[in-house]
Amino acid sequence: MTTADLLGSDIPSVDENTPVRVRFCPSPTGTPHVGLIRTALFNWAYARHTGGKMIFRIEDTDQQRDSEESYQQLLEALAWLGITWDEGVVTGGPHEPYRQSQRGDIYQDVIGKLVAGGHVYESYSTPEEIEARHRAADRDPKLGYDGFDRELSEEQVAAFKAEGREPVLRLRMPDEDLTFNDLVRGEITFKAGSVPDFVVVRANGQPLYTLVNPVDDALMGVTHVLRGEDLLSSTPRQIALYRALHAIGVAQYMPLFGHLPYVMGEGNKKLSKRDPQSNLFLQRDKGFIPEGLLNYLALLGWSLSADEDIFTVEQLVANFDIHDVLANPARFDQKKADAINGTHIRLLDGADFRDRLVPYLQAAGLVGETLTAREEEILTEAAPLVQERITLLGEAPEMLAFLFKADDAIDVADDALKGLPENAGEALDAAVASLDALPEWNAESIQEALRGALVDGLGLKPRLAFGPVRTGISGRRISPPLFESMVILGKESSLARLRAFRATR
RNA sequence: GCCCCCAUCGUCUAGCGGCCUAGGACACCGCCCUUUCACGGCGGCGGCACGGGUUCGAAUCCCGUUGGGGGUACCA
Repeated sequence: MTTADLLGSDIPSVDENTPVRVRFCPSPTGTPHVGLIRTALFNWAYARHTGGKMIFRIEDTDQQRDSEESYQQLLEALAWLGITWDEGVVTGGPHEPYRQSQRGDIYQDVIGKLVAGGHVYESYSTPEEIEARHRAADRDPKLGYDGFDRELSEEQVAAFKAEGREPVLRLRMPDEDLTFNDLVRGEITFKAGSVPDFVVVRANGQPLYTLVNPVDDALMGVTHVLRGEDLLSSTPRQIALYRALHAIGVAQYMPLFGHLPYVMGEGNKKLSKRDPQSNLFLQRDKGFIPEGLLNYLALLGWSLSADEDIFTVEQLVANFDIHDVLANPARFDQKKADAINGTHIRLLDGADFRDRLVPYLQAAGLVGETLTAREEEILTEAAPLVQERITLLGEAPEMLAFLFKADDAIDVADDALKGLPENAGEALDAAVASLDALPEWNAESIQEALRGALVDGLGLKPRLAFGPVRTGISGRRISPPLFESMVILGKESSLARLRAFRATR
């Protein structure tokens, strides 16, 4: 066996003509966060753009941290956003199973071949011993594993075993520079000797991420590994492992790698899972719609054109290319995300927007499980009033609450009271009188009557004239358009509210 | 320490040697529209980290410095 055979460095690489197969392979630890979703989105968009396949694999090899709840949340997140996959959990496919926790036998088989081929070796050194050797040789103790066990004699092995030591398995790293062409960063070279032989199998026989991730990628024929920048420095190890996998017949070709920039939080820190901003479901509960969130997330590292920030998922798919992704980290800007979402809300078809409001009204307790006929009516008429005034669906309940409440259940906010003119009582009397006399109850007639009574009659400034009426009707200083709101409430209800409010002045 | 990545307005970005006295978006500040709040429209503020090269010409290419980030685990 020659060195080249051992290293398998003759492994063919994916080229332009290889049908694209990408994957999203999260570990089910914790709630889905926006950085993770951005990674899923870019993989998905690239698959759809190229007509390739998207694989959804679950990397649940860490029993301590993985949870079934988290797995379910992953499914829920992708379903909500419309990110689909062609092979993977739930849908199945030619490389089942797609949960690593169920692939133990496959890994053991690969491990056996790696051992037989001499690509991995048993290592008995403890971290303390490695560090001690570095100090003894006057090297930096933080240098990492030193390759001590590479060529152990049978006597040494026997001695370790006699001590009861259980070895880990390490991959034999090639003693040469490792270079690859990153799809977003260009050529990257790791110097020979800078990556030590790393552990691929624990002493208890369980394989680590460092092994199972490339093994599954190889087995599943992944062509483009698009993942977070945090995995950039593990790429040389994967390349070395891929060569070994090719040598033992597990890998057909070397995939292409593309490392997506970090999504940052405040300061210069990576957006952490602890940060509420990063929590996908919190964003959804606040009122993000998939269109808005996907648009914003795509903007973190990618752009459609020089002067368009707003685009649909279809436009993203039609134009997305991993080569256009930027290498520098992007800060998650909640204000811009909100603004983009607001634009998408305004882009929504009226009926669609109306329907999307329902869960938020229910969550706020304004309507029940099923809406009454009257509630349906109110919602249909009121939805257009708020569609252009909110950036998040979650803002709607507060704005619309007064329409769903009983006339005697209107609470009046303090700031609404403060802004009232001295003669609010007089204004309310005039308003009630003019409205009561109205034969027609529509926005135009209401406006005309109120204008006549308050602006012309009492000489109030237009900016202030309607304050008392607004407060009486909605209990708020700020409300959806007043006259339209009164139309929705009806004449009887409107007058009842104004009279009741007048009685408190 | 060593290895690797990154560097254009406050933020996200356009820019891939001349179209740049650097364009757009968010935010911010004015003005207009207006029954409140928004939406919308108009205008303003504001940036190529620094230093060397290469070139007739550099935000764009090269080198260095500085700054930031990541890795260096029997985590992923």
